[in-house]
Amino acid sequence: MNRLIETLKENECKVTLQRIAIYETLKNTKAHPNAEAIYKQLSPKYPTISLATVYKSLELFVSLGLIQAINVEENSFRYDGNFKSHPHLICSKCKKVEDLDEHPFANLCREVETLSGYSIEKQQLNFYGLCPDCIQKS
Amino acid sequence: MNRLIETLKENECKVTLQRIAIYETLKNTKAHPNAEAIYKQLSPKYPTISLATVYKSLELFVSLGLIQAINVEENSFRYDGNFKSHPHLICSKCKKVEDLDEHPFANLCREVETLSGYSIEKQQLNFYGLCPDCIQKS
DNA sequence: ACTATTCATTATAATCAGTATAAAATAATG
DNA sequence: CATTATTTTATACTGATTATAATGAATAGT
Repeated sequence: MNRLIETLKENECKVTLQRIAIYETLKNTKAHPNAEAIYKQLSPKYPTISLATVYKSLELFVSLGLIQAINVEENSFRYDGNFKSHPHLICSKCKKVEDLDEHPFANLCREVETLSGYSIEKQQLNFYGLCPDCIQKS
Repeated sequence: MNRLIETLKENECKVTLQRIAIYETLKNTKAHPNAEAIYKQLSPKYPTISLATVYKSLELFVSLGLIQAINVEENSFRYDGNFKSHPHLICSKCKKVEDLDEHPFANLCREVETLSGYSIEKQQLNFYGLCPDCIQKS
């Protein structure tokens, strides 16, 4: 939360209750919610918060590098409170999205630069399949 | 195109002019167009074709494994006439999407299975950065 | 602390991608 | 060639996201 406040001030953005609440909500979950889900989670506690504010705040946080937007094969964007690049696991049955924290793919970028001539800024690794829970059940 | 016709017949789907045209359009480009772009490209030659047909045909082709849908950080899906999994390079300046054909990442899936306990069916590797052309220009 | 200014929030309307529906057209089959 | 089932078309609709304009709140300067 300090990180949020510092970053907002550094960039001359106002520190508002809504921004803090949205940031906190995202930091306190591993569920990779979309804007709608964050809005619904906040609604009981902040009944007047607007969905547009959620969208705008998330967009701002992404542009400031505080969080990341992730797009799995869905029609809405999800958000990840962890700004560090890491692979995501998507269960095609229960649709949950998990992080793969310990992995040896931290720096494929350099290799891709050599192969392609691109200068790579970001890598996005998504793996689709069945999670252990769903394997068990089937 | 033979592949399309065979696959359609095997699956008891009708072979229509529209489906052939859409498939051909996608096979003959490396630009990874979205449905709208395919529709616009076909419109002059097939003025009565409907956007809905484009969407439905693409969906069908994906389900038959003839093409693949790819999602980079955009609000629409793009399509790739190559059904084999391969990494994509996205230029953050000119927004083009290219294939990385020769690469050593063909089978990260097995490794991810061991690390995660998931059973992985598909991997999606996207690399974002500047393409050689845009590096030159800047 | 008080006030002015600026930025953020809210509510709502608008947009855009994609999907559903129902009537008309076409492909496959005998 | 006629029948039948599927596909296409045009249009309406949905759901996610963005734009707009008015209100409200955070900050800077007193």
